[in-house]
Amino acid sequence: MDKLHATKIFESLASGIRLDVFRLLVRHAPTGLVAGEIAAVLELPPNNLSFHLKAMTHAGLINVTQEGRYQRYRAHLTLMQTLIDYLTAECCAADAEACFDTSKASKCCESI
Amino acid sequence: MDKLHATKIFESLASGIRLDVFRLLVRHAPTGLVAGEIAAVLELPPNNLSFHLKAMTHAGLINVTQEGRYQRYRAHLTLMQTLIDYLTAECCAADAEACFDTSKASKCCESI
DNA sequence: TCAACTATACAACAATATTTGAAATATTGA
DNA sequence: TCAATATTTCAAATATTGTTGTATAGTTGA
Repeated sequence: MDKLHATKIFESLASGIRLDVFRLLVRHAPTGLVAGEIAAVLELPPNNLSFHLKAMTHAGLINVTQEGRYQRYRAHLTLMQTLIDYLTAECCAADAEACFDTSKASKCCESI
Repeated sequence: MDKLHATKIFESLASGIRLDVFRLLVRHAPTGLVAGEIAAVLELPPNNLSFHLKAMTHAGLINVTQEGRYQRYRAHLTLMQTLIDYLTAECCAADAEACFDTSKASKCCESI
């Protein structure tokens, strides 16, 4: 995970439509849905959906496999944890003393 | 966490600059940094940084407190897990059978 | 009060993203 | 092969976002 990939993923999720698509595909994991089913559920014009699916696929957020005349999309479920790890890397590293609260015997960043 | 808030957070992280700011503040949790320190580390013009800090604050990704003439910014560390939970809500709910892989005795979405 | 410093607000321009409609490609089944 | 279906591609119009410069507001210390 590098900065460019991370921003691409976040950009993918920064649109209400793409967020809806991703969450729909999460609910339908691991089988996924074909493009037409997604368009029907979210009530989107097929060409607009195609635009967003392409962006999400390019970001690696979803996978696509050909299935006859259909395109089946699946959520890439493990990418999220990788992203979180990237975001919270070296958490509190520059200020470990303040992070370690002796009265609680816990680190402030452990909840992530 | 609702859709609007989630997209706002993702939008906040969809810029390389804001991603840098957030990760910098994560490293400097829980004390945080004042705006001038952030600008110095990331080598940004103060007015541009202010623009991005405002967006991040509005999204709830960071907090700000007045400190004399300085503004101290801190990363909102727990927001991430809330966001993940929102993203992965009802994971596999629509296809639980396929998700439960009997040969592995595990659910496909447990890695999140 | 004054000057220096920190930070934000606003306006204008450039760059980018999104939506829409029309057309193209590819697959299926009769 | 032909018609129907599924999906993508392209170009144009629209909307949004990012950057920069300038101006403004508040704080500090002499």
